[in-house]
Amino acid sequence: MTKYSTIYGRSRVPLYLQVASVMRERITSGHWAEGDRISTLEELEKEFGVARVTVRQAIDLLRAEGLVQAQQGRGTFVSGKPMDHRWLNLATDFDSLVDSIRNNVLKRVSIQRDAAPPCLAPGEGRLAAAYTFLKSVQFNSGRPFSVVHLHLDQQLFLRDHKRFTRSAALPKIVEMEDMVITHAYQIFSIGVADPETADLLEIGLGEPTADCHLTVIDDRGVAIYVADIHYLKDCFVLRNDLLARHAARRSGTALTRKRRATAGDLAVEA
Amino acid sequence: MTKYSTIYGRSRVPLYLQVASVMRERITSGHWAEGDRISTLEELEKEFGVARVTVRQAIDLLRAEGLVQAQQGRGTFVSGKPMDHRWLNLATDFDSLVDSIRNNVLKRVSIQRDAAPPCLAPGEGRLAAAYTFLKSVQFNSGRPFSVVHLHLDQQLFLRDHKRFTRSAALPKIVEMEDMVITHAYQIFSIGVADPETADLLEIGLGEPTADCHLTVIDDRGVAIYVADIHYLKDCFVLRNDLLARHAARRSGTALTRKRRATAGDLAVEA
DNA sequence: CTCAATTTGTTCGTATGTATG
DNA sequence: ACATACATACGAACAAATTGA
Repeated sequence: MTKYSTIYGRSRVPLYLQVASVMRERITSGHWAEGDRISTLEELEKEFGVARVTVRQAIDLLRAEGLVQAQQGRGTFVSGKPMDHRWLNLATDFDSLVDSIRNNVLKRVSIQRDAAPPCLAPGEGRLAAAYTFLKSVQFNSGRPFSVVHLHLDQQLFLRDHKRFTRSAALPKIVEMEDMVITHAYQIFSIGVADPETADLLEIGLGEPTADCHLTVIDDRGVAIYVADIHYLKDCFVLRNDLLARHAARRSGTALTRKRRATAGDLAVEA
Repeated sequence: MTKYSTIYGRSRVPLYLQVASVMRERITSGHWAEGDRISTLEELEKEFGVARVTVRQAIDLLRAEGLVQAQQGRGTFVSGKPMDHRWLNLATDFDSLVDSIRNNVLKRVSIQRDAAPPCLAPGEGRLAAAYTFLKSVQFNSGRPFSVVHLHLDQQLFLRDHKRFTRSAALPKIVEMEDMVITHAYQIFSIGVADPETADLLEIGLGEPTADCHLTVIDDRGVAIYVADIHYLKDCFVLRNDLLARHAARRSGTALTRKRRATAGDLAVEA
């Protein structure tokens, strides 16, 4: 009897890819350090419960990626870490969010006025009269790392459509003297790339992405900015100071806070 | 010429699985609502650039999952959403974190005293004299959803090893009258399941997981609790109020705050 | 009721990829 | 490296059910 049934039960992804993923992770995480000799083929066969050739296929992949080098008679050695792509520190407060995207390099993919309204979760304010839908790709050192689907209050968009067409929307909104932002929420989850997103991010269809649903609400309770952002799965980390409120009390770091409302009076609880 | 070269460039995952992923997402997200007739085979072939049989394989998968029903001559219809597994609201502050795991159902997998110390990122305090390493699986309605690798200050562990063996550690720590927690950090990223984690979570090798690195530091600056948690990729969301500091100022929701330090004086900046 | 159009279901042949021993 | 078995993917043709004219 073959081992198909026992192994293919959970994931239909080719075995040698699964094995390669795990080995790659071990190198990335430092479990196998650079210069180390990794387990022998025999050990790996046993650990993963696969045939020798399958392990070799996995190793061939890693070799092509420059992560390991195999030498006949000696063993297989780690020849380099994959460079850590997690350069992006996802923001967890409004100020650093605006700051981080201020100088983003982006390419507008499409702009559509009078678009279908965005989906709002309960407690995310009410819809504006009309929305402009902007789609863009963000780049870092020439590589795409996120796709943004943005529903922008059309009234806002029309006030400076050139600027909104050219660069990131949020900093521009903050700059507007008369804008008062009362709430800003972020919902984070793991999703999969649809054909267009996969194409823009240059990844495979259905590969996981980090999806961020971002809503900004003004003093009328209107969702003026609703963005769905798809990040490459390994370009970021999200840091969270679980005692931030205490820290805030301590330091009170002022940034771009001047023009934002101090009021939270319109708060609505679900 | 076949389309192998053009399509297999980016992801070596079988095509029909990629297609199925995207279609599943469209149903989950409501892009295709329950009862709707989805695109015809012909349309799907064109959109994805694959052969008819490949689309059919994807549809067969979704049919086995109960998401669609196909009728000869009529079309293929959405017969149900996959129930939303995202029941878990990952905490972004200490109080709700402790609260959320207080009644966790867990199974200890292994406990090891005098274990190798954990890896600390800079700014995460200094190491304790010794650590106990606890491995556990968390369950929700009979299904595993996360694996926890916990390094616990051994001094702490020995004060009530039975309790720490039996249930979640963090609530117990908070309950200790003399413990003073000055910092708690969370670092969030997307990783892949190693063989053991895959086995415990009942997923495929190398499938993506949401990885959370959690560090709790006491008033001596010692990292007394260092956990690496692997969550199923689709069991959670992470909500973030980007203007939380304002909100905190407004409402000042007190919870289990009494016993924690008000001091943040030992703060170290990177 | 029949006809044609639409749409899913089935089959064949061929080529390549995956996995075992 | 080889022989074997099974999985994936293509293209194309044909069968069967549904719908509406």
